[in-house]
Amino acid sequence: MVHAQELTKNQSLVLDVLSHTEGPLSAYSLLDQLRDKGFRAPLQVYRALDKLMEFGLVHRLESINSFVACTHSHDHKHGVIAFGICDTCGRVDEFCDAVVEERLKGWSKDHAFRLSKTTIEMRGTCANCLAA
Amino acid sequence: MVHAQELTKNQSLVLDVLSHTEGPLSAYSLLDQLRDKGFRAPLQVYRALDKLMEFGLVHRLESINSFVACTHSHDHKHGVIAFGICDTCGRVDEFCDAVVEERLKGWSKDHAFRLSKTTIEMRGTCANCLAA
DNA sequence: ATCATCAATGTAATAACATCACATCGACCT
DNA sequence: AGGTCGATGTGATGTTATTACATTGATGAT
Ligand SMILES: [Zn+2]
Ligand SMILES: [Zn+2]
Ligand SMILES: [Zn+2]
Ligand SMILES: [Zn+2]
Repeated sequence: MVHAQELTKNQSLVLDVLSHTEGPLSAYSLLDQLRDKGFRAPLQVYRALDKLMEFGLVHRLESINSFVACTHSHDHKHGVIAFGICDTCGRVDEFCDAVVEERLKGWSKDHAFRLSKTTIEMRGTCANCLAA
Repeated sequence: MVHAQELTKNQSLVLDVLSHTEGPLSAYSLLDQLRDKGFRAPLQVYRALDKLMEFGLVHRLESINSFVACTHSHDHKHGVIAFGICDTCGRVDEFCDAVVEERLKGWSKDHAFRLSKTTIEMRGTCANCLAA
């Protein structure tokens, strides 16, 4: 497993902003928030994000072109992850479902499809926003 | 249900290109292919795509910013759709899985999350490309 | 017939997201 | 010292999507 000490300066800075933010951020939002730390170009953010995703510390939300810090403890490896994304407040809930994973892997097996990455994103309105 | 006759000129042109193409196309690829039909601007493509998606005739693949014609017969309404996308040849397989749908709806119910749209995309390598 | 309305369209400009190309730096090893 | 490799800095460029505003054409009401 990867520990915080092994992260480079830029990776730490990006993860720090993501971890202290409620909800997802775009790469350019991250860039803006890191300008006073010396960030000048999008590539600095994208490179850090690539590594953080490789380490499993950050996830990309494909349907909103944004990134979130992983909310799982990292003592274990990620399986297939699903996200519930509130379109009103931006809240993101991350969860795993073994049955879903099994069904999708089953389809892959049946179709001789070598699966490399699975994206599951549910857009909608969270309980808090519904109550308000 | 929507029939072909109800589509406008631009919608028909976009759907026609998508239907006669193996695999997904980006909005700008569509634009390029439709320039000789009078298309000049991205918005013409995006507007047509929005309507076609509303009608359920076209799907957006979030993880590759592209669009495919629906491969289902349209006598029935779409449930949750999953896609298998080959990163080598671009082939896209569309399918529904009632168990997956039930699990994701179950999570939504448990968390009082009002679900509006679900994205499931599996990236990998298809059987043909594995054989080659 | 004339006018209001509304969906679809045309067009230019701009915003938002992502990558390429190339130079530099620093740690590590020989 | 010299070589290698991963990380970084920087500018330019490429790709995807939306905003703003003008125009057209069909429909229905006055
Ligand atoms: Zn996670
Ligand atoms: Zn919310
Ligand atoms: Zn479909
Ligand atoms: Zn393939």
